[in-house]
Amino acid sequence: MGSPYHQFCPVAKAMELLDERWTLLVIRELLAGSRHFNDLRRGLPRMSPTLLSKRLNQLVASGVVERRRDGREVVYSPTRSGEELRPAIELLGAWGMRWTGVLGDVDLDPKLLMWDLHRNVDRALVPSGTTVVQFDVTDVAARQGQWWIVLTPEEVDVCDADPGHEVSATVTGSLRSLVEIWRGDRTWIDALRAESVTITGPERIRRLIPAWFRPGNFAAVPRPDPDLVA
Amino acid sequence: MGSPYHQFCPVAKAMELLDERWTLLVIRELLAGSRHFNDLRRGLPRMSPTLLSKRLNQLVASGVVERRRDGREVVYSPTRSGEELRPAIELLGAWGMRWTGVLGDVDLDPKLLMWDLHRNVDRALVPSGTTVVQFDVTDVAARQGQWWIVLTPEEVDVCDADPGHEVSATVTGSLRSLVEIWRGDRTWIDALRAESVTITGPERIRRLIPAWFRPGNFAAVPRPDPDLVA
DNA sequence: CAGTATCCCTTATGATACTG
DNA sequence: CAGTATCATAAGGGATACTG
Repeated sequence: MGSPYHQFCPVAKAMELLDERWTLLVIRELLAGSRHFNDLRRGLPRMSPTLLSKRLNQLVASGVVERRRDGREVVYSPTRSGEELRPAIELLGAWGMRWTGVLGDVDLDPKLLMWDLHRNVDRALVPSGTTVVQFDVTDVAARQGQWWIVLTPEEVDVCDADPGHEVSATVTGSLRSLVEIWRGDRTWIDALRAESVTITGPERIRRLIPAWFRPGNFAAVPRPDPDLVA
Repeated sequence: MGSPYHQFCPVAKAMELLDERWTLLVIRELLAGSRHFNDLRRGLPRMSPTLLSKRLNQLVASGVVERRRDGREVVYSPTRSGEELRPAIELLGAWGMRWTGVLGDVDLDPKLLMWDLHRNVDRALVPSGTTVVQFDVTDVAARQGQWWIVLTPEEVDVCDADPGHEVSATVTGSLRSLVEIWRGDRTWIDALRAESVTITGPERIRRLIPAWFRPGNFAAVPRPDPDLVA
C-alpha cells in the first residue's frame, strides 16, 4: 500500500507493504499480543489515531491483519501472513539492539516502559490477591513520573493514577536506569547493588520484583564487539 | 535518519534507520554485490540519483555502509552492521515471495531482469572466449525489448545495444515468462517445454543457458498453501 | 564515473478536538 | 471503546538536466 517500486524483486514487494512509517511497529504490537485499537495506541503513543486507523486498514487490505467484530468490540489480529513476519521483526530488533547505538533521552518514554513491563509479567509468579507495585521515576515530570502496576494472577494493569489499593512495594529509579534493565544492559541485581534503582517494601515482595518485571525480549541479544560499534 | 519514533524499543530504533522508502533496497543491492553508484542505479532504476545519493549518505552516517575512495572511483560497501542485515532482508524477501500475491504488469521491469540475470551468472560454467546471448523480450517496447549478455569466464556484461560480437544463442519469451523463471514459479525446463520461452542456437549453448541464467535467490522459497493466500 | 542542481507538488504526518 | 474530522506544515520524492 505504500507507493509501488515497480520491481518484481520480492524484497521490494515486501517493502511496498511494510516500509511506511509506523507499519512494522503496528505489526510488532500485534505480535506482542495487543488486540484492540486503544491497546495498540498505548504501545504507539506518538502515533495519531487517524494514522493508526489508516495503517490498520492498509494491513487488513494487504492480508497481514484480520479485523473482526466481537460483539461491540473490534479485534485486530495477525493473519498467517502477519504471524510469519515475526522472525523478520525479531531479527530487525536484534539488529537494532546491536547496531543502533546509545539511546537518546528522547527515546526514553515512561509510558512505553510501563506498558511493556506490565505486558511481560509472568502471572504464574503473582500471588493470589492483589499486589500493587508503585514505580517512582525520578527524573520525569510529575504527570509521567508515578505509576502503579496492579497484579493479580488473572490480570496485570498499569495505572497512571493511584489505584487506591495499598501499595505493596515501590521501585524508584531514573528512567534511563529502568530502561537499561529492560534492555538487558544491566540486570536488576546489578542496578540494585549500585543503587541506581531501589526497591522499598517487604523483602518477600522485593525479591519477587525482578522476577515479575522481566527484561524485554531483546535483552539477551549478544552485543557486538565494542570496537566495531565505535 | 528517518524521523524518530521516540521509543527505546530496538525494533523502532532499527526502523528509524531502515524504514524510509528505498533504504532497504539500497542495502539489498549492496549485499548483492553492487559497489559503485552507477551499479546501484542499475539495480534501482526508478530511484532518482539525488535520492540515492541522500540514502547512501544516511547509511554511511548510521554506520551501515562504508564509503571509500579507490583512486578516482568511489566504492560503497556494507559494514559489519550492514552485513548483519542480510538475514533480515532474506527473511523479508522470502516473506514477500510467499505473501505479496501476483505481480502486476508494472512490476515487470526488463532492465532489472537483465541486471539480475547477468549478476547471478556462474562464471565457472562459461567457456573461454566470448559468448553472447541475445534476449528478445517479445512484449516490450523495442527500446527495452532487446538485450545482449556478453559472457566470458572473467566477466559478464549486459548491453541494451548490439555489442557487435556474433550472437551465440537467442532467448525469446514474454517478460512475464522470463520473470516467472527468475522467481522460480516455473523452471527453464517447463517453460521451454511449454514453449512460453524458446532458445535458438547450437544445442551445446542451448543446454547451458538454464545453467548460466539461474533463477533468483528466492526461487526456492516454499510457497504457502494456496488456500491461505486466497 | 559519481554525483549536484532545480523545481514542483503531492502526501504524509503531527496535533487536537470531537463523535456514535 | 473505536474511531473521524480538521488543519497546517513540512517533507518526501519524482523527473530531468547538468557538472567536475
